[in-house]
Amino acid sequence: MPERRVTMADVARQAGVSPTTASFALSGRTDMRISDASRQKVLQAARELGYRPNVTARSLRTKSTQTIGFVSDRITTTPFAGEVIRGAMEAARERDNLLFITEAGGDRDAESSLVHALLDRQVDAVIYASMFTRYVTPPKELFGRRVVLLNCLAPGFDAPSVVPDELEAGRDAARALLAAGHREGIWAIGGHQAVPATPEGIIAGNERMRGLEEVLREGGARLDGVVECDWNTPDGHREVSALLAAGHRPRALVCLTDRVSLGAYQALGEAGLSVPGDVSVVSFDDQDIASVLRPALTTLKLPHHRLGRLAVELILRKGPLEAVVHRVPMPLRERASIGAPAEG
Amino acid sequence: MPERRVTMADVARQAGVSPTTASFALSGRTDMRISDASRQKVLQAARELGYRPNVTARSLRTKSTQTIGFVSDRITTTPFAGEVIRGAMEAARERDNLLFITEAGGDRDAESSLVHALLDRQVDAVIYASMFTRYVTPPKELFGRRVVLLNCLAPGFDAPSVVPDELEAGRDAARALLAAGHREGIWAIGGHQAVPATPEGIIAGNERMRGLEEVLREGGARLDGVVECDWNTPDGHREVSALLAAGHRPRALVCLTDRVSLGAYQALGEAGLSVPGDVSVVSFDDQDIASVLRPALTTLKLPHHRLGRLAVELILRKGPLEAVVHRVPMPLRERASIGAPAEG
DNA sequence: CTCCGTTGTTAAATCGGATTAGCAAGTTGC
DNA sequence: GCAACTTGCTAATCCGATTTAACAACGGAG
Repeated sequence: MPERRVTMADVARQAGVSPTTASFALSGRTDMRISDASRQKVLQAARELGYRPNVTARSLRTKSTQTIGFVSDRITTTPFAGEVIRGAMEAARERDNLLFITEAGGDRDAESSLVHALLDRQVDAVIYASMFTRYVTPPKELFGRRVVLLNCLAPGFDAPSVVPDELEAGRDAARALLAAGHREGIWAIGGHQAVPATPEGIIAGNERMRGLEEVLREGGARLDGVVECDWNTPDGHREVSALLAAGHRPRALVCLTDRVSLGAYQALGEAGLSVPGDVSVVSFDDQDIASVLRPALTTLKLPHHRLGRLAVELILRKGPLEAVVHRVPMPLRERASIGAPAEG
Repeated sequence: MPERRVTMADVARQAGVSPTTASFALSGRTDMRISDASRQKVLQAARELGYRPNVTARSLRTKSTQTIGFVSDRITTTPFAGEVIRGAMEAARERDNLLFITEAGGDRDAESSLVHALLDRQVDAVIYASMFTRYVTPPKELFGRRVVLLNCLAPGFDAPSVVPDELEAGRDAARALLAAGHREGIWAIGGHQAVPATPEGIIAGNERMRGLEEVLREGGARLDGVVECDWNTPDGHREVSALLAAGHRPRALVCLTDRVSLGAYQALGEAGLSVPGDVSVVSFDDQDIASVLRPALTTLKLPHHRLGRLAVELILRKGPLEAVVHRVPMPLRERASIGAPAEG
């Protein structure tokens, strides 16, 4: 079993000084005068004994636990969301902080209870995260606390938000198609909003579509149609099949997520159409599957890692937090699913 | 900004009793006699003031922080591993515990440093987790501590392990094929070990293959061949293409992971072979993709959620931990990729 | 009417650090 | 030579709980 932990009192005793002196020597503060000799004795003793400060005890006095709470709806469940946590964790670690990770599963009571559990442990700050970019109302326990909203927006709640720049991503999708020469026969699959839409409304779809339409229009191209459907593979398959069955002959598909793209690939394959020879596909998210599909999918990456990182960096920055929306770029992953428009 | 937290002293004052009385009344201990009247006064005051104990302060005295550390190599990165964390989190939450989640990225120094950071915060126990089932040597800082090994084994390290029952999963794969009538033309894709193999060796492949071969043999069937390759989609695609190109005509493929299965699907599709009409496929892992492929993939699910749950349940169980290996069943997800063997 | 055991309560110590206030000894200024 | 500063250190408190030791008040036994 673990031997008793070395305390600062042990270090002081070994160094032959008072605990006070040891404390000042170890914290390296200059406003209290410690002779070089004493300082060396203390540091030496600490090294010999393998002393490590008890963060819990320290925090009782200093009010800082070097600990951040992370509350999300279901973020750990989604395949890419691990990246958010990893980014947050890395940034926290670089500044000697640790993360309490929790997930409320969308349940308001569970959420409150988790926030309490976090506050009971004196976390310095809380990251309130959502799996989809959307509007949220954080639990009242978080009002007046140091909070950063991750992948969500809460108008009226005084905290910064960190979200992907979906609008610019929509524009970039359009630019990628325009650059390949596409001007007509362009269809969007997935539409303005994930279905089923949550009461709060989902932002990604609207912004992606807005950016897309704006740049297509400016580039002299047009969207032949928008198919509203669930953002998943079966719906992608079904809707694209239906589109083809109805006699449409798209030259390019803008799929609102990679899952939709997979369904589109399946439908196109069944119809004997090749990507990108017959139909170009541009997508959003950059899930694992995107790089593995044949042909590999050109897609706009959700910057989950940077999202997590930035949230922690903001929260650990000194000074008060400003209620600003930080938009993180969604980089274009150019792969093999966009080609020149098919003839005819 | 947050108003000062209500302390036990506040409650005692409001109730008109000493802090000692308040403490005993709130903790509900019976070994110290508190009159019913006082107890009620204290509970009432606590309710009125919305008192919540400061877990950090309490732990200074009691040595228990109701906090568990979770250290993994890269677990948050893998698509399914979020489930491990979710399972662990749920179980922790049910017992009023919280989890510090950390990831060392396979770096020994980072690992030690993280364990220190956890111990500095007085975690009650540590879960040491791996992304793949494998042999590990936990950092020396964990020796003598309360530890559960998650998805890994460490002979000589005195701690329980929680791992998927890969051997039985291999047997179940064989049983599924036998039940559909398969006796010959069975090939394993992926082989005994993931490539590149780590120095520690990876267990899953060996056990899956052992269970598979054992039951096939007992069932009067045989394995026509084993293709050793990387457990990913490009390798699955390449190896199955090569197999067909070499003139082999498999009736059933046992793919060692779902990623390999996806590659196999692609290769079979390109060769004009249908699943399961021409070739049955049985797989392992049950990643998201398994249910979404066409036809949906029959696969043995890695029980990540239960793995995480069990690890926490063990660690929070009273009494000393026994160095036992707990094997968690891998349930068969029967979908549409197994059929009767093709004629001819 | 003591002595003793209950019962209910509280003062004080403790946990491991950080911080404030204060105390000796040595320096400087005039 | 004495006040005023500086320097270097330590005693004492504090943070918010738990826990030990002790102390009144009361009732029953002898």
